[in-house]
Amino acid sequence: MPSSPADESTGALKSVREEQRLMTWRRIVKAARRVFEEHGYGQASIGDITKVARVNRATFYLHFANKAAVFNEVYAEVREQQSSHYWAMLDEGLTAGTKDALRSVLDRALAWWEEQAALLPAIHEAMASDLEVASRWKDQLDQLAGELHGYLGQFPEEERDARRLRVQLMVMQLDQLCFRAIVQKVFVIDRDVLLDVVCDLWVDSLQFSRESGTS
Amino acid sequence: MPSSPADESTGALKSVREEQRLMTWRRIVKAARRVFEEHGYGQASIGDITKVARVNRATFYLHFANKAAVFNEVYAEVREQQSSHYWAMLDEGLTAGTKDALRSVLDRALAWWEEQAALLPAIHEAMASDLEVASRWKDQLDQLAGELHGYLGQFPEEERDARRLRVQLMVMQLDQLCFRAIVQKVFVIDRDVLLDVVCDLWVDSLQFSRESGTS
Amino acid sequence: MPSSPADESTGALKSVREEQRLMTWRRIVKAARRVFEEHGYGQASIGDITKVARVNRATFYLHFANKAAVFNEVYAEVREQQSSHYWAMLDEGLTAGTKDALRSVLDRALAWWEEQAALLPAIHEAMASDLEVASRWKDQLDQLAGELHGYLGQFPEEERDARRLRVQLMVMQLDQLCFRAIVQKVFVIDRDVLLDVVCDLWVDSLQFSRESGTS
Amino acid sequence: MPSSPADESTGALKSVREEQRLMTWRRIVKAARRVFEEHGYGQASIGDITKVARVNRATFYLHFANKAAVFNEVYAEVREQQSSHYWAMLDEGLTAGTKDALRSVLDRALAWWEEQAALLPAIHEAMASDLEVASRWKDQLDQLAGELHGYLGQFPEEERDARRLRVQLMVMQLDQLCFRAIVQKVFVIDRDVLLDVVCDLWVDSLQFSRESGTS
DNA sequence: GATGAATGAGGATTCATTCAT
DNA sequence: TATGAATGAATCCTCATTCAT
Repeated sequence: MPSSPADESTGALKSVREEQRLMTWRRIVKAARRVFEEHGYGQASIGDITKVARVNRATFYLHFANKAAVFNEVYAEVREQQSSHYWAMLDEGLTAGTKDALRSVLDRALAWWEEQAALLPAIHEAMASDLEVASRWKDQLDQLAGELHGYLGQFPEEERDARRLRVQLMVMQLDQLCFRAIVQKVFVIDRDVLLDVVCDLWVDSLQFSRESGTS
Repeated sequence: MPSSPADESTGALKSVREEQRLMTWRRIVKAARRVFEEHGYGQASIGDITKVARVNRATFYLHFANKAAVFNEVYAEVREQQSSHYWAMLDEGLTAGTKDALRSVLDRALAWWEEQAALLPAIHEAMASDLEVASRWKDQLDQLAGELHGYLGQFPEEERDARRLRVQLMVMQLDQLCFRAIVQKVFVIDRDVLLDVVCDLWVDSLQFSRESGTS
Repeated sequence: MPSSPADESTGALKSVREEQRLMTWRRIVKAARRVFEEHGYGQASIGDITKVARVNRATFYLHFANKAAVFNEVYAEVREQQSSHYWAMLDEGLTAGTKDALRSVLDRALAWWEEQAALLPAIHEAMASDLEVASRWKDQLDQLAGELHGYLGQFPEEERDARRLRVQLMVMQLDQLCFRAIVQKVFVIDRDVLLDVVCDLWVDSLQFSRESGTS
Repeated sequence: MPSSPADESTGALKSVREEQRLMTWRRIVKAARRVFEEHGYGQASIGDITKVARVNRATFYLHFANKAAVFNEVYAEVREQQSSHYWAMLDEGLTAGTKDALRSVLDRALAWWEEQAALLPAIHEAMASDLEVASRWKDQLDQLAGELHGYLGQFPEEERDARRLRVQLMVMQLDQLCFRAIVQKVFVIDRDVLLDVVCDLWVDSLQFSRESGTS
């Protein structure tokens, strides 16, 4: 039965066996990522993955139940990284209330899309066809919103829910824009222009630092 | 070679032949739609489509080159309908400048997502994995923006590009929100609340009827 | 029912209909030849032929029963031409009894393989897989042998059968050699060398002009 | 990737696995041979082969890339056998220089065509349509010629090339004759007559044991 | 006589998955 | 634990052939 390697359980070192297991597990996940980047989600086959991982087909099933399972792992790593590296300072940026602070946060965020460009088609594809994946994406959005203590604190209790929702909507919008503009390039727009426009829009939409505003 | 049935050619009546052809063509497109609704894009097979259409597999290839080709047709119909039925009054709504007018337009728009709910996963899936489809989606967004004469006329020449872009971004955002909330239901939110929030957000973002502003 | 256009029957002119029929018949045969040249025999499809002939698929069946039937027509034309243009002087050449005369006949024969190179793979393929075609090839060989009056007359009655057979074997050999050397080019040999070797071999094998011999 | 089972590798006994693999490999080749015998090359389908081999269709692809690949194997076995069993004594026969010796060699050769009759149409078909196969046939012809040390040694250095070529031409001729006469039977001729005629022809053509000659 | 449309049958591949080893 | 071998089920696509027009 496939099991995530996160059964550190006792803490002691089961050493050899356990370690070997973890190694092949990682090989597979790493290979899977490469395959998803190259073929997207639907077109990626388990055969592709095991071929890249230089692992036997049957070995795959020892670690994962199916394609969706590996994808979860790959996607989890991406989300983890996105949260910790790129959105970490969102609250600060929003709280600061200056356009510059915001722009710097958004600039950082853009970098993420640029880096992950290769994998994003697979993610969006999976998010469209697999509710499980879409759910997990929503979870991340909720988690993100849950960390906006500084920003939300500025607003009266009763407004906070709406504010939180707005931020989520803006992030969602940014995600789409980046996907179409940076990854797929069907939305043709210069990076700086994109940043400007989005920045201005966030300022108007989130009305942060009410007094300073846009004007 | 598969050809769209729009070869009215002479205008006269090749009647019988032409009509029969058109009939099976429609059967296939209709069946394809049902299959895409049920299985999504990637999981839909041509066999499924011909089975539902009660047509021979080879007949399919007489009318369409492949799955992508039928999907284009299905998607074209959807866009056509979306443009003409739902977004037709967007310019008026934005130009009117009142929150009520906007809300009524958005309400109408929401109806579209509700009606097309079944097909949307397939569309989003295709949009994620097929650049061709993504391009056509962008075209529609451009066309939409190209009809905002009333609204854009309110702004000085030099601001219009940015304004147009903003509208597009808001539509894109709405599209995502509806997909996650209405279609996939991973974004749990009451229809009225959704409408309220989006409406307010558009008011702030599009700053229409500059004097009335946010109130 | 498909019928060869050779029903000249009454001799009078059935004019229009008959002529149209002949025209499409020729279109098809011509197209078929091109297709056989390009794809060989087995890989050629009726669809290919009608596409090249710019004729409807069903029309094909009005003229020919199947692929084999058109091929026969094409092959018949080729044999006709081969007999009349290239082997016509074989008897003279053999009768003359000089190496030069022989060489000139063989040189002419070689030209045939060079000209028909494109079609030959299809012919050899058909000859290997279709007994009917192989039979017709043998018929031609017999006809060829049947015209060697001058050459065979040199030999006493009782030797003639064996002599005739020998000529057929040498022609068969030449056919193979040319196919492998000129058409397929797997038998690498210079044209002149080929001619020399074959010529010498015929001289020894056919022992023509018994007195002059090999020298 | 399909690989010939000739990976003896370590030499030790991977026994079980290796043996099983070899077994199914043989089943397939054997079945393929039967199918090629029955349907020829072009008409043989992989489905036919796997049905006869009582093996899953996918299993076939585990061992061979496509129809051409199995055919190569079948053909290789045939050539192997032809070389070792039937042509092995050609040099001796030619060197001996007596008609009897030659006849005995040719008699043996004939046996090969008689035994392989069933498979030969497929081989000739493949040789006509597949340059790869034709090449391999030529290789065999070259190998054959390369072993005529005794016979060629009789001739002065400068004549040897031409002599070698002559032998190849005669073998080629024999191959054709046997195919048409023994396999296809479109060339109707009694076995003994055939042998006599060919034998005499070889004597004249190869002029072995120069002094004794034909007379 | 010629055609457009439709069909049934079959062929090549590929995949996810499961054993015995 | 990892693997080689095998499988059943699909999928796409093409072809020869036949009608109604």
